[in-house]
Amino acid sequence: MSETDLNTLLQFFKALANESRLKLVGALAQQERSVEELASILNLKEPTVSHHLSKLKQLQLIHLRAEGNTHYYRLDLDALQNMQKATLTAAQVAQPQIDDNVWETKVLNSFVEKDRIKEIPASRKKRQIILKWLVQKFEIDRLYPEQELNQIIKPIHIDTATLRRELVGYNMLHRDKSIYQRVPESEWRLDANY
Amino acid sequence: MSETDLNTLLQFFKALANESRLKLVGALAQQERSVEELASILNLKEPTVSHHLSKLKQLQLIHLRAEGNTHYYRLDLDALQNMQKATLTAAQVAQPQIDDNVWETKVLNSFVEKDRIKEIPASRKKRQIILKWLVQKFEIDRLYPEQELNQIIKPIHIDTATLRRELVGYNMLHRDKSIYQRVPESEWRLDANY
DNA sequence: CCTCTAATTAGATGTATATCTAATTAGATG
DNA sequence: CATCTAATTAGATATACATCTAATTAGAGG
Repeated sequence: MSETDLNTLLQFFKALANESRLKLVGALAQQERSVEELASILNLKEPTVSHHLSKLKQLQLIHLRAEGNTHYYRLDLDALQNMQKATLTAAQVAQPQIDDNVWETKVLNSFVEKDRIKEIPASRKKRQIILKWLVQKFEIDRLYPEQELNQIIKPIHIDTATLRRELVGYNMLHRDKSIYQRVPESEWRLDANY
Repeated sequence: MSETDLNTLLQFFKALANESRLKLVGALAQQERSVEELASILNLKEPTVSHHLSKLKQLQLIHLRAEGNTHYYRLDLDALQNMQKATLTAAQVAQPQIDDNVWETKVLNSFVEKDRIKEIPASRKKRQIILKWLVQKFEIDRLYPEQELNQIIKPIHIDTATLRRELVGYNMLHRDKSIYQRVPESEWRLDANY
């Protein structure tokens, strides 16, 4: 979801997130009406109605037809429906450009220092981030006997057994007998519950 | 649109009419996330995120899964889509129970006094309301020669010619030669531009 | 049972905005 | 052109609410 989309969407929701404006839309869905008429229907003063109408007009949800100095407003049903469709797809398909690195960096900074794991996080999500960092120490197309694996991990954290087990559990490392190999990220099983 | 519908709808729009909550929905559309994680993504403090999440949760747009004392939230996409569909039909089909009489009564009170028209309104909409009131003075299934018509109108307003012409113009009265007859409301042409 | 961590709740503060009255603009009419 | 009417704009006020810090709750682990 691009910045402008998010903003358009936000403006749309803000426009309708008000009881008076919602009622105005309802009233105008039936037929065009004058400001005076709307004011008496909603039991508001005309300047208040005018204020709300101008907000709806900015988003082109309603349109104005002047007859003398009477201003008749009408709903633009198409615009409303388009907005609603946009809403759906925007929330469903696209997302704000979330920088997952923000979070991952934060976690790494708090659990890793000078290439050493200070402590293995208790929470699964944080542990995965640490493991993801750790597995990068291995080359993809190479086979590692368990002893070599341990030698690489030990200077990073003392508990090689736990880290080894976790890496295999999430399928970040594949084990065949006592030989290990790094698995491409697309094949990891991050929801594993081993 | 019933009172409760309007309120549900209003709550829905209010829930999404906020930049932070809109971003939260976007972030949760991808995957479940913890409060801590969301706070770092949106660059907000955790209590703030918690506050927003609770609003979204009230409307069942998101759900909570606790794992230890970490709370993972996820989006309920179905609920979101249902809400959006509801939105559409509510605005399109139904309307707040608008009492058009509020407006008509107001107009009648200002232009009619003691069964007399004080002044013929300049605005088309108001004139129609007065004419609608006036035409009720005639019976539907009866024929009125022009002279009798004039006799009925004259005590109500001096300008019988204008009123007669307007009534015919909007097809509230039908004229055949000099004989007039009241037309049922369903056949009026209120948008006439004669 | 004490401590640590993640989350929530309470309370305070500042900003956004809904509404009103008063003043102004702009057609229409005599 | 003076006046009337409908609408808008300006300015004031009060309420709603987004966010923060501090305090509290609740689970996990030593």
